[in-house]
Amino acid sequence: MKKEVQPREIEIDDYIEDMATLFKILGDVTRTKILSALEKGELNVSSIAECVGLPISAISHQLRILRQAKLIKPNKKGKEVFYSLDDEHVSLIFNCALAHVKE
Amino acid sequence: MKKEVQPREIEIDDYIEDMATLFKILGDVTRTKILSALEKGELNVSSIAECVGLPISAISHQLRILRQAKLIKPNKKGKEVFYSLDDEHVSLIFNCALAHVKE
DNA sequence: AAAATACTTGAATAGTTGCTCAAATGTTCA
DNA sequence: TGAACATTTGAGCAACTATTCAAGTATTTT
Repeated sequence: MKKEVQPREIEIDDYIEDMATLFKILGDVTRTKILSALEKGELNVSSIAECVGLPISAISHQLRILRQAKLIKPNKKGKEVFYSLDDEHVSLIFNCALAHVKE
Repeated sequence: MKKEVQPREIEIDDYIEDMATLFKILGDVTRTKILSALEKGELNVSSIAECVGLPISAISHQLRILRQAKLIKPNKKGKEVFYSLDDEHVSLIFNCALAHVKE
């Protein structure tokens, strides 16, 4: 059924589910706001909450999802936890998406 | 509050909501399968349904969402409706995402 | 050790979403 | 015109998700 010559197409088919999972994680305004804030550098949880405009609890829940997806990484300094982007692809994907929505 | 020097960051902030909406649309296995199938060329609804493995009705519902998001465009030929990708950015975004999930 | 601070976690809830089934629309062909 | 085919649409339902609130853990400060 799949008789593609180009190898890239076959690769995509193999990773469709994982890609959808990644997009699902990016497909939430709170999470995209968090990632966008972290593009400017690492931030602690309270600062992120302030940036996004939601209670710390709500942010913490979303940080867990982003952490599990390996999109951000925590860095504990005393009482505070600083988060930063864990994947350079996030910026790339953001810019591709930006090119689409700006049209 | 926003005193960034780099212009790209500001742009992202302005389009965060639209980007999240785009990612939300891509964040569904059925829809990513449809887009992946269409990367190989235009297909009618029945063929897409066969590719994806879901009833025509379910596919048609998802095609409407992709159509409204300007990600695919219909081309009516007699009784059949052939769909094709409406945006070259889809392939770009897919490849960015692929690079991430392959790690 | 107790209080204060920073964050995480769990349960509950309200809202959303994708699929199914049935009916409707549009197009071709006898 | 009527039957057959291709697709769309609407209602209903089950499953999922983001937020809130309250309670819990961990670290620092007094």
